[in-house]
Amino acid sequence: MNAPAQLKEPYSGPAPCVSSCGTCPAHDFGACHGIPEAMNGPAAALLPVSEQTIPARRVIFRQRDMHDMVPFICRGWAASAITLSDGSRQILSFLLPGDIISTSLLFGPAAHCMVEAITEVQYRSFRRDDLKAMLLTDPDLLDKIARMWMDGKQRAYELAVDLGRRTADERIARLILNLKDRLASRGLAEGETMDFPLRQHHVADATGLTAVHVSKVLSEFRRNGLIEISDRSLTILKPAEFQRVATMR
Amino acid sequence: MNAPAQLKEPYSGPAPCVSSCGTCPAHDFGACHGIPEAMNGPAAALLPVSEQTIPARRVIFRQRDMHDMVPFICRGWAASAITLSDGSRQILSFLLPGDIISTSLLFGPAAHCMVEAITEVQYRSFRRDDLKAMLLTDPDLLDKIARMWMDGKQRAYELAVDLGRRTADERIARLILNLKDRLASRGLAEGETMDFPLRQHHVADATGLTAVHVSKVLSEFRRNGLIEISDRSLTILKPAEFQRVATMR
DNA sequence: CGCAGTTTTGATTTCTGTCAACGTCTGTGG
DNA sequence: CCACAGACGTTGACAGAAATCAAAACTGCG
Repeated sequence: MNAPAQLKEPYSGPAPCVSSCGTCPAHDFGACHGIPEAMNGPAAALLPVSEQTIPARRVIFRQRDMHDMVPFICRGWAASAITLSDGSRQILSFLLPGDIISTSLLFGPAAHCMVEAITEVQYRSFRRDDLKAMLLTDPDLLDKIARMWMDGKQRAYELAVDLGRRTADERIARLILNLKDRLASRGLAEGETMDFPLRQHHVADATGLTAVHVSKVLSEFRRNGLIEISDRSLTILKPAEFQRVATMR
Repeated sequence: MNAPAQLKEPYSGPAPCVSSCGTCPAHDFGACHGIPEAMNGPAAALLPVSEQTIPARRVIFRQRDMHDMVPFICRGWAASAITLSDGSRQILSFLLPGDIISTSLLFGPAAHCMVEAITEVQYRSFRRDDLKAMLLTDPDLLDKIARMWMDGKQRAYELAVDLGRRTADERIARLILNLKDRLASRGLAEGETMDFPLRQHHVADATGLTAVHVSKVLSEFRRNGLIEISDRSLTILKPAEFQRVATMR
């Protein structure tokens, strides 16, 4: 049967890359064939690639930076955000393994927003020109990219709806459920439990609230037995009821 | 000197199409050569096209509709919005002459959001397959579309920042200034004056506020002599000061 | 004229932010 | 091993922004 060997060694820290390579667009496109450690024999990357590792809390790039490279996250969590002149920030999306750091880099050098590592982040970058050339040879690829773009835009719109029309409770519950779905689709969630490396100020910046208020809402959720957070891991204890909180309107 | 003849006849209603065809992407792409009335001799549309006129306040399409056509607005204003189950709405963008109604229709049949005419709207639709075929023959077109997409996504992000991190005053002022910029870039604004067919509930739905509060903020703006609204037309009386309101943070 | 959709205004309530104090946790360095 | 600093989380009192409710005036239109 040759079942995959179970990892006995306890893995601490961010989710392993291998499990997400399968759903990473760079892999899917044929641009990347997995992390170097896994590259034995024919599984070599098709495109020149640079790989970097960034410690937690470090800025990966700034709002005004220009880039020739398109980076894909292999491991860890990051956040893309816009900072206003008074220092307040709006997180536009959390970047998980397999995500492109700023899809706008596929077409132009401007990232348009700041990206910050939440956990330690490992990412691989491809030259935009290489990807573009690839894109022109394979018309199928265009559809894949288009679908990715549409997903991203759809999520941006849903964010706007959440921020414009939902209460603090709903926003936070929806953020958690969104993350769970995205992790699950990458095989990075186990049932109702998921990695949750976010600090409350990340949740606040993503939901347009303050960290203090996030603390109060999360406490309320816990008091009602909806969720449990411990050791950078979150479990949804009452999925149906929690879903109701997120979908009140 | 041959100065442009001043329009003596008072134009009532939405802005004329001709002035916006020049900046319409359908025209730019070579898919469309202007409104039928203007089609004399060689200036024929390159692609089969259907043209429709919708009265004000009518829904153009619903959230779940599927379409084979990609519609471009020729005349009038529309709004794309998402409606929640309790009836509250978030307007995602106002669609002006030259805009694509739902860019997601370029790549798939799902519009993802509802579109409603604000004024009477005239629009022309092209078959998605035709546009896609065109796109594959002209690599230059791809860049144009990509740029359009990025603009749209950028605006979606800015909306999220506004909704998440700005006060009512800022949001409303920014909405007005955004509209003015977009109209000006299409030649549809005269100095500090612009068409303003929006009802206060449109402004409310776009800014995540209530119509009552919008009324109070607009009254405040007027009381301070920042703007003037009359007869569906808006003038910014103190541009610098108004800009400051919009950019407080 | 009458009616439905708007806009205005004021009184009141609800939600979320601000401020401040305090407790916990983690890593650092002596 | 302990002391310490800095980031993080919790809690309560209070303030401010915007929502809600309600009533009335206004607008455009058939």
